[in-house]
Amino acid sequence: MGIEERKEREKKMRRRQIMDAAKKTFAAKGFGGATIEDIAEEAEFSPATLYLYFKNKDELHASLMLEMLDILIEKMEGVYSQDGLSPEEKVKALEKALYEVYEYDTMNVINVLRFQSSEALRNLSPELSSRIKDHSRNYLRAIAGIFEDGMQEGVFLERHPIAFADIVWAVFTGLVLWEHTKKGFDSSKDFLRPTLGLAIEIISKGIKKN
Amino acid sequence: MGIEERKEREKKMRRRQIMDAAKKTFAAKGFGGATIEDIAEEAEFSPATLYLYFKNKDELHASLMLEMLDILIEKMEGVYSQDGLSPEEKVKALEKALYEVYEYDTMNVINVLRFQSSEALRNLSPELSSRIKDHSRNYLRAIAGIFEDGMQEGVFLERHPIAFADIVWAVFTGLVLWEHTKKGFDSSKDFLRPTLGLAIEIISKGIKKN
Amino acid sequence: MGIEERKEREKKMRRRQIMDAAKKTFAAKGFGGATIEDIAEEAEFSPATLYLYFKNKDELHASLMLEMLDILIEKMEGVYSQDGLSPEEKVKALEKALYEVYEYDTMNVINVLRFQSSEALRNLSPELSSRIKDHSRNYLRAIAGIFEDGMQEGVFLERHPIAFADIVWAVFTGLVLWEHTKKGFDSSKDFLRPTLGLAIEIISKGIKKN
Amino acid sequence: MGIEERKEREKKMRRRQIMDAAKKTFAAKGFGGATIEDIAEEAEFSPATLYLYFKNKDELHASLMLEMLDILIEKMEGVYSQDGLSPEEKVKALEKALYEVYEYDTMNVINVLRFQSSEALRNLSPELSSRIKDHSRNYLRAIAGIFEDGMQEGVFLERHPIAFADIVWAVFTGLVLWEHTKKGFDSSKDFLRPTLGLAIEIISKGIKKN
DNA sequence: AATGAATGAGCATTCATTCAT
DNA sequence: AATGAATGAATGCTCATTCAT
Repeated sequence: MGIEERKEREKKMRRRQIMDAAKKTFAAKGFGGATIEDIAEEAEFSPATLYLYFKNKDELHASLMLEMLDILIEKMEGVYSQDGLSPEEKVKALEKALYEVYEYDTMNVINVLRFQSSEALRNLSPELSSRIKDHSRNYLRAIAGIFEDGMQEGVFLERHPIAFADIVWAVFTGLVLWEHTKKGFDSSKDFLRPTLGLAIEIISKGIKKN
Repeated sequence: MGIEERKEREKKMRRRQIMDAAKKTFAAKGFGGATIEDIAEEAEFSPATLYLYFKNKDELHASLMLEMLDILIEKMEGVYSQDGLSPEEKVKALEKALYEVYEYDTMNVINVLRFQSSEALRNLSPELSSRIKDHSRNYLRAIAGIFEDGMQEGVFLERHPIAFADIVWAVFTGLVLWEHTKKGFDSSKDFLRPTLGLAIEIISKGIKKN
Repeated sequence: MGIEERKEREKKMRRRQIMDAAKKTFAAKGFGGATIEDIAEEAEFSPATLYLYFKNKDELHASLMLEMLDILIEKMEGVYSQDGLSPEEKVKALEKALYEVYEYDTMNVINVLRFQSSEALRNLSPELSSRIKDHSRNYLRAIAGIFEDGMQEGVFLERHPIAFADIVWAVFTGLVLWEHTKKGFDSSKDFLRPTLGLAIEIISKGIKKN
Repeated sequence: MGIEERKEREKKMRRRQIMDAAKKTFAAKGFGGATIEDIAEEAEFSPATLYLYFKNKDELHASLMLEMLDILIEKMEGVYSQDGLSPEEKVKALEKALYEVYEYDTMNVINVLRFQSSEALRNLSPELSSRIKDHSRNYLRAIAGIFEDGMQEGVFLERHPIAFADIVWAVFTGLVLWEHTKKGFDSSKDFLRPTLGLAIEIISKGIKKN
């Protein structure tokens, strides 16, 4: 069984190898621009080999996406379930968590957000699509939970908590993509950090009950 | 000269015809998925004819985009320069204006926002790219102007006005795309209106000086 | 009838105008590279108008060719029938005549020679093809005539006179095209004149009976 | 390693297969007229497969061309360096060598010569262009060498040896293309052999010092 | 398990030519 | 006579994917 395990381990490693190569390549050339051959080359495999590990290009891309969403979920749930923080503090912590995710793997985040708002989404297999949907629901719930708590504690405005979560998520994705677009125009410096900070500051203030 | 005018008018009509077909087709299939032939068919022209009115697929798409951005600029500047409104009221008016644009031509708005945050942007000709950049700058300035006024009147927090504008724009684009994505998952109803309303409400409150 | 004549004259002028434009454009962009629109623009007409004067692109090109061949025939026959020149002197005069044609309208000559040795020739209408063939035969005969005379006078080797003519023509076309090709490689100066001179010198010597 | 070798051999064979098909197709329809699909069909491959062996249509064509030029170089250098032949005999041997090349692969020779004097040459990649240039220089030098020797031995006229080479090359190419053109008109028999013979005879005589 | 090799399906763009006005 | 407008037909090339070995 040691053999079995080793094989399993190696298989995972090669999957990882491919995913890393894909991440790098997608980041450098975008989803449309990156060919399977590009990725294979980066991964030091033949194109055909990728198909032993991923059903197709979409699946490969989706795996990257799901991985990212997993990190997000973890982070968001981490914030949500952090003991000893008031809802207001959690909202502030949200900002930090989101930025950390962005900073940890910027290009991948951008890829995921782009993909999320792209036409490509509907070409996904129903199964993938629903997995992504589930993931999305999860981190959204985590964010919503924070607001829910705040409402129950009577410190936040009483509104639909998912709407709050949508707004936070929209600000985050909107800012990431927009700042990146602007950087493409101007190649000016990255304003995400301060702008995201300001956004959360405003939201924090604006959400208070009175 | 009547003849001249009629010809001119007809030419414009045909351009319109093509743009409408393109808008519809891009909306249905996305930029990548829509072929020139698709658009031509929808417009009831031959593919070659499209090239009499637009230099290439990119230009056609960009025309749609610029048209939309023009409407946005007009709307934003309209709000900015509306007499008799306090900055707070203008922020509120912003919400209405943005939603109107969205409502007026939903699919086109989504197209533009998608494109704006896509990789495709970098393949544009420098000229197109810079025209889009200019347009973007303009509506951003209009939005920023509102906040600037509010600061000078002492009713808004003192922050970089462009950052405020970025946030409003990010919320808008983020929400539009996100709600659309969610609709793709659930085909649930359109929550944009209330959620955007809530977002602006929060921002309005959150931005007040004390 | 004055009116009739004027119209006729004007018609010819416009034909000329188009041919000149075509010549210029073909010279600049080659037969394949020059579009009807390019030529029309240069001629200050609409593309459709060209078709009132020439059946199609090939005919237009062939007209240029025939015009060139006419000049050649005239020149060659001029040399052939020049009184008071010995066959040897006529061969020498041939060189001058050929070079004059080349110098008079270099790009057109090159175009014609290229076309003559191209695949395009076989797409010509049978009628055009046969007109070109006739023309070719004529200048070839003129050249051959010179050698024939030389043979009858007993000063030239006794060989098939058309073969002599072929050789002269081949040297001329071969050198023009080859020197032009080399110029494309090196953009060095034009060696046609001296090389053609040398060729004729050699031929003159080599053709003498003893 | 037997396996390795076999694969290598097969690969070369497929390349050959494609080149042969291309040769045939270019010969039949010309460079412009032959489509990749035509060639692929002839080679019994799919169009996409051709691109595994050649970067594009130009490269494929250029390979044919370079192959031909290689043969030419070899032949010309063979003549030049043949021991025991006087310069005069070498000139005579040149005729035989040129005709052999022509006879060995007539359509390819015609293709190459046509291409050499066509507009298409300037669309070539700089790299290809320079390789062709180098090749051309080589066979020209070999021819020139013969004349140089003859001059040093005092049997040939003292002129620029490259000019001699140009003339020989021009006669050859000029005759090949011209005879082929005439055959297209008349589909009469092939006069290249005797006419080339006569040309070399004349040149041989004409080039002698006295 | 890995891959070399092959391909089907797709697509933007160009241009000579036509014809109603 | 002149042309604005429209188009049919053509083509090189890319790439995700498959499969025999």
